[in-house]
Amino acid sequence: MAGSTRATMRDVAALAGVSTKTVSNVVTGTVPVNADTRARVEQAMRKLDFVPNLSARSLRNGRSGVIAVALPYLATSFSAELLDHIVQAARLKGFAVQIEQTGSEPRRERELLSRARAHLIDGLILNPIRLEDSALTDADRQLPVVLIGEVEQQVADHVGIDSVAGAAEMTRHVIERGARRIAVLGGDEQHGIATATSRLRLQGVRQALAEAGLPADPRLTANHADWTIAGGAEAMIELLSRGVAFDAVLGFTDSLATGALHALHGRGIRVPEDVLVTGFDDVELSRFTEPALSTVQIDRAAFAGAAVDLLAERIADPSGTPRSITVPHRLVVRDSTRATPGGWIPGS
Amino acid sequence: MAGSTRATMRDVAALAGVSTKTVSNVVTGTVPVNADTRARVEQAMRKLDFVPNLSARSLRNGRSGVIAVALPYLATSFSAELLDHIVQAARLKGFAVQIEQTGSEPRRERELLSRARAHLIDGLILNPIRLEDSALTDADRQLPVVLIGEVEQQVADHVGIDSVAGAAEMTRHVIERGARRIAVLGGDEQHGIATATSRLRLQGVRQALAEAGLPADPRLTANHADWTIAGGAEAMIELLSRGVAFDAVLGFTDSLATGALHALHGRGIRVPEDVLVTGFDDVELSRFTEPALSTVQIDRAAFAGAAVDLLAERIADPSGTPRSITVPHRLVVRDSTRATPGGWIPGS
DNA sequence: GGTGCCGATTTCATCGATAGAACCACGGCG
DNA sequence: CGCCGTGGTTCTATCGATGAAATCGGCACC
Repeated sequence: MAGSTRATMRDVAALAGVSTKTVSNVVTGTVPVNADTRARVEQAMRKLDFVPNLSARSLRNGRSGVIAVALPYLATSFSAELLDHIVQAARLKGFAVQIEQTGSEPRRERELLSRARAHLIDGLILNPIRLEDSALTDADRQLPVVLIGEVEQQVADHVGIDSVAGAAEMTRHVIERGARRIAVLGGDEQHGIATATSRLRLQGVRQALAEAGLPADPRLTANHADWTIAGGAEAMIELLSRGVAFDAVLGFTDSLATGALHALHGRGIRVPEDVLVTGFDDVELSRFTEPALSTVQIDRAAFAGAAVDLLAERIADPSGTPRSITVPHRLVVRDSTRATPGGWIPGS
Repeated sequence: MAGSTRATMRDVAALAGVSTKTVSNVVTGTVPVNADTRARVEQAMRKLDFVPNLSARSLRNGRSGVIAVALPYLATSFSAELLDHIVQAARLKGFAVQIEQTGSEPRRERELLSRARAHLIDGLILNPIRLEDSALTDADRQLPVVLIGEVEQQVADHVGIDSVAGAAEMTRHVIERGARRIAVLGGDEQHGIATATSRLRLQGVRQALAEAGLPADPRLTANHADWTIAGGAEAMIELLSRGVAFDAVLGFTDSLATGALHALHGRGIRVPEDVLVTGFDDVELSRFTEPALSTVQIDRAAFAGAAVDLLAERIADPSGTPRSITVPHRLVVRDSTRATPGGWIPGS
């Protein structure tokens, strides 16, 4: 029975024969309201199909109840699964979620930080890829921000994992399996353009190689700007074209590793008999690739929950020093590393 | 040099020595403003780092510039890739995107339709899974809505593909390849609980089977509530456990098909030599599975663009009769159907 | 010189909800 | 007999931006 225009609190108040403040009290529940007054008001609300106007509310009390999540790419499995958990965690805290795609352009990342506060947003969960930390230090900090992923400085609240340790563990694992010439997909030798994720995971690999007394051959590191499956396949093909022998491939994400599996399979290189392959993230797919991927599992629910919690707290109290939460990770061994690799030799 | 609280139009006006309305005029650009007045105002805005408060604006003129997208699952590749395109299309039109996850619960779908208008939202793109069309007919239509995916009635703007035709084409394709006993993953015999997508694609399959004079064996139809990779694997295993011979498996999404590939591989059943496998959607992954999946490609950019365009138009003009856009699809043949299948026989 | 007009700018009310203070009826207590 | 706290309610100002209508300072024309 809703009219053409939606009902306002004034209408409800008129119908129930009370003031708008009383209606407000019923709605917000912050102040006790006489039982039958409340009943009258509630009945009126129902009858008019009243829904409070959140624009007005948010104007009045400066909160919109919406947080934004900005990720470099929305289309990857990792993003999608993370988003899923963030939305669920946010819902529990009463937040709606707005999404932004940065395409890992620093300009866009910075823009979000400064402009976003206009966008009816209470806070931002940002996965910075190429944003220099400096951009976060000063004025822009008006908007509550939680950074997720790899961040090298401690300038804002942060949730991440120990990428160095994760990559090192995985490297040790393949070394234990007998790998000696270990290739890396997603690592970037040119430090200038490398993302923090890339740098840290590469650092972990190097560390484990050093421990084992193995050399780090820069010719065994390949990357592709897009950390997608296609990007992984291309990087793998490039690596193969270099004609340098290897017996394991560490993908810095499961998507990269999946692409690598495809490229290797296309060349008739067997996994894990010839070459071991590993991923990072443990997305749903990695249990179902051929062979299933060994990977570094991140508890995404915990990760997302921590990010949302931190942000909610920061919104409630914008002051205070930045905190950092490191979510535990776990090595998951599957078929892609269940062998001692014979190794791939150029020309074979 | 921004203060602790963000600057308002009043502050800018004071600094520039004009009225707030003039600042507003400069910001919106709807009314001509004297060149040097404008310059003064712009300088003041820059100095104060002024950003208009969208809550206030949206209260005033009833538009928030935000649209919502509600999908059953956010974590599937299809959702993620679609979301990616929707966000991009929305950005071109100046809209931000809020996401909601319905978990395909009708309650939640309906709730979004009625409550969403409170949520600072100008319109909604909804992928209804179990919502009876009736829920859309009346009062709730106050919120501009575009339905995407399969909808059986024509009660709101709609963007979809011809699922019946797509499924029929795919079925004909495997029949041409020599398949005779064709299994279906995602089809549901119990009509009551089937989703529209399931019903329509099944209908397409049946139609093509009938054309070819092949029987439709209900024992060759399996489903799992989650149309995920894991769901596909489980459904495939159930199908195998029934002990009914088949020589092709039509997955109603690429995720289901990917799960099926995994399960088949686990049993040592070869694709496509023993059994053909096909998907639907053409997500990025399907080019990289082992073997690569034949599938029904949907132009997701066009799909998303059409949905956003339709919604933008509906927001601009809420009256008018519902329109429906059918995005073309295309059969993509890859290795998973590049053979004449020998067939799987129980016990082998 | 007065009138009319024009474009630029200001004044004022308003969008809908909410916090704070004022207010009211009532019974208890000094 | 009057003051006071109590629980509930109403009154009023306010959040920040914007459209409508009023205002103002020229400028042109008769």
